[in-house]
Amino acid sequence: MGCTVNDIARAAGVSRSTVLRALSGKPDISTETRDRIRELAATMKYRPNYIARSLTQGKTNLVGVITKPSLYYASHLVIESVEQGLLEGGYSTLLFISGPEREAEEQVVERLLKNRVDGVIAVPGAMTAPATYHELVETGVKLVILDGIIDELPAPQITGDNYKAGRIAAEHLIRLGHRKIAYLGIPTISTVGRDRARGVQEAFSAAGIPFEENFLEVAFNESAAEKRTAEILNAANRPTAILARHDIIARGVLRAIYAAGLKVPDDISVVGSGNILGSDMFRVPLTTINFPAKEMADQCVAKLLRLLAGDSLPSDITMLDVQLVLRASTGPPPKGL
Amino acid sequence: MGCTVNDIARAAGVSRSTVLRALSGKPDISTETRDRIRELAATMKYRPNYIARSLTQGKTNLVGVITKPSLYYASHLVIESVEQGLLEGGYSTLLFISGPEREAEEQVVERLLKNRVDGVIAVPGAMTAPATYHELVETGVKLVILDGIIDELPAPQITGDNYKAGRIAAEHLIRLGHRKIAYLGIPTISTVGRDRARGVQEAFSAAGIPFEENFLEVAFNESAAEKRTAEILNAANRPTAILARHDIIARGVLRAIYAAGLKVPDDISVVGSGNILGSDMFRVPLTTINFPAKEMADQCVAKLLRLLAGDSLPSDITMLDVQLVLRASTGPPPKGL
DNA sequence: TTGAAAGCGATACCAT
DNA sequence: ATGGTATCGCTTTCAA
Repeated sequence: MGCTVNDIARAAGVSRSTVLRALSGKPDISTETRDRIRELAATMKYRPNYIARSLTQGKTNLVGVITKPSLYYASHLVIESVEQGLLEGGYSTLLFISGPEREAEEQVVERLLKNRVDGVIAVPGAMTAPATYHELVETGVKLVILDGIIDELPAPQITGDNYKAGRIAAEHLIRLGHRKIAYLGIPTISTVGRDRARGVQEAFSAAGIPFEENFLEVAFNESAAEKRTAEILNAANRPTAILARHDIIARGVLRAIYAAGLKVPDDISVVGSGNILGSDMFRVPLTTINFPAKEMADQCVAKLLRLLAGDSLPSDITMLDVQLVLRASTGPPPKGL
Repeated sequence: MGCTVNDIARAAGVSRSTVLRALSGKPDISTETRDRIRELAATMKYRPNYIARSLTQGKTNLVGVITKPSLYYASHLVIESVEQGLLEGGYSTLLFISGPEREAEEQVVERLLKNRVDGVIAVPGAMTAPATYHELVETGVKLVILDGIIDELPAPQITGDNYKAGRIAAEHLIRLGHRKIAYLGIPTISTVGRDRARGVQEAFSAAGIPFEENFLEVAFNESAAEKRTAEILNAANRPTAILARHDIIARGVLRAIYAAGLKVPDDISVVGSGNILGSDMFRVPLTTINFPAKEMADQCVAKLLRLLAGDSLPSDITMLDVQLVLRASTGPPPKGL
């Protein structure tokens, strides 16, 4: 298998130490022996064993990345940006996907700890006990939270402005004249859900629209959204607009609307969230909220690399701006409503 | 930081060996000391150092996964399936994304080797020297190739049937009556490109349609496809159908067609490939070719796990079936053409 | 300029 | 049933 420093030392007839000096480019070695050893190492295809190195240096140059399945989240954007940034910073990515039907985050964190990762970037799930992340920090692992907020966590956190996302989506519909708006929303047990709901609620109450009765929770998948929407459409006094927690939900909403023979936005308006790939090419291009996923990921990596370099950073929350992406799925409510 | 076996031994007043026996659940230890040590380990939050363990066992339980940016490929599906499968098999995923504007695969492989991964799953890029993968195998790393073919590589390979993909897409258009079809295709230097082109070519020649003059290469991005399509539409004797190498390319094609004020499929038909998320919700739902990404990934993991378990597998090519997904973007050519 | 030795944390094997 | 010791491959420190 891979040859070791000892093999080279033996082959060169020198000691381990000399080989190390030659390969690491340190002084205190004659140019000739250095070149000779380097050449030998190359022909013998010597590759330093990072595992062994990690052991002596107490540093693995590994960063754990925990994220969710892309069904629920634009993970691919995050994963790609993060992996690239970490690699450029000299770290390799140990990836874990955690989600409802996947290994729980607690388990994943335990694994990362055993693998002695130097740092972790985590996109927290809605259900994760904050203690999990506190554990990481206490163990001395550098941590940055991406796209979520863990209360009182002594670590930098980066998130999109969920409050604003809810507010501007709702305000957009209100400005168009809608008064009866259904919000297919996120459970408010998560910070994301709370902030989003608060944004919607404040926009509603500013316009005198009741919130509670218009807030409906749906499971996070397209077909659940489709079924729920069908019910909504059948109900008396149906809404003139639907505000979906995510573009994936909006897909289900649109399906149900088309199936009912209604037109978007003439009969009913739809707003999504996330600006997923393809949302601009929908049969009716979707009005949605854009989250700067790549920028969030980049800032996250930048912070982690600074922490890993030994800098100390404030454990603050960085909230990045979101924008309304105005497309064709929203318009004024139908006349007479 | 993390406490070690030695710390526990000292705290318990026993030797390292005894601690190990207690924790590993081996025999030759009294129940009382075992329980006492286990309890102690729990309160001291002992976590075995996998790095150190790897060193003694010559096995890291790490698998390197090399894939491409999702812009070019449905990487997220692959990544998720693979990560899950590996985790269930007891391995963690060391992820690397390699692509045109990313670190080259040669570099990535070198890194994986230094990290002493036990196995590798690689989605090969079009430009990678086969030697890179041979190196892996020679070094004793278990390897399975996913969604690509490296000639003469002594490792199992899994791919979609690219020949069939090209053939059935072309045949579908021919059956509808098209005779002038532009193929916005893949460079034929890759095996994928060769197979795909061969499929299209055979369908064409069976129908007496010339291939060379209808084969156009485009850079793999939406706007390049849009520009190229605009040129195609402006040319004299424009095609009645466009066969795109990928749904992403098809997006650009559709944009250009809409911009030219033409209708799909009335004026021109479009076939994509890949069945990406959202292609079913396009303004005109896209007829495309479905590749069983998840199944490919699953089979890939299954094979790698067997290799890692010590089984020897034939170095064959597993080709999974692809299907035409018939949607609304294809129809008969306009009358008189 | 070069070599020797200790140690990182866990493990396997031999000795008691 | 328990303890001691060598080893994995590399790094660091001290000695020659």
